[in-house]
Amino acid sequence: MNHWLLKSEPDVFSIDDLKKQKTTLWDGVRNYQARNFLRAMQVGDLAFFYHSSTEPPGIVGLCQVLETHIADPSQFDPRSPYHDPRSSKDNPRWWTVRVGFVEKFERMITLGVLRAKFSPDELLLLRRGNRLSVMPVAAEVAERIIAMKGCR
DNA sequence: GCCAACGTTGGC
DNA sequence: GCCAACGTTGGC
Repeated sequence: MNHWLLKSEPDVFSIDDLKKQKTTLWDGVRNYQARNFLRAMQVGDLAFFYHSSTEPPGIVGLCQVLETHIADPSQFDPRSPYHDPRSSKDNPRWWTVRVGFVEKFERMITLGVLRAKFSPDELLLLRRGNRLSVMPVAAEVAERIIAMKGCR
């Protein structure tokens, strides 16, 4: 099983929204590196849910990959902000997954705490200038993060 | 709101 | 294929 980290602005879609909806299609990713990670996901993989552009930002919970290799429907929708005229149904450019809610952590693990506990080499999120919205998390690092939930 | 860092676009 | 210009992300 692989571990991942998914960024979302809570104003747009939050862990509470996912909890309410139970599952969601992780659509709208329009970055090739992020797309490649989405394509590498397997059913059962766990993903940390990260709130970005908040004060503070941080990991707020866990979700799980339920379904993989879904052609992102928003690329075909001319009214969607994610519409991509270069995509066709025969030859989709953007792929995604469906994720399900697993848990919301009692306390957010803030970016500051993550910086204190991990090095940028261990955790891609901490790399300078990192803007990826989908990224892998090494198994050992993921275990340590999970062990931190609920800790002060 | 600012701005550094990065990705993408498009002219050449 | 290069690279300047532009748009976006996201922490602060």
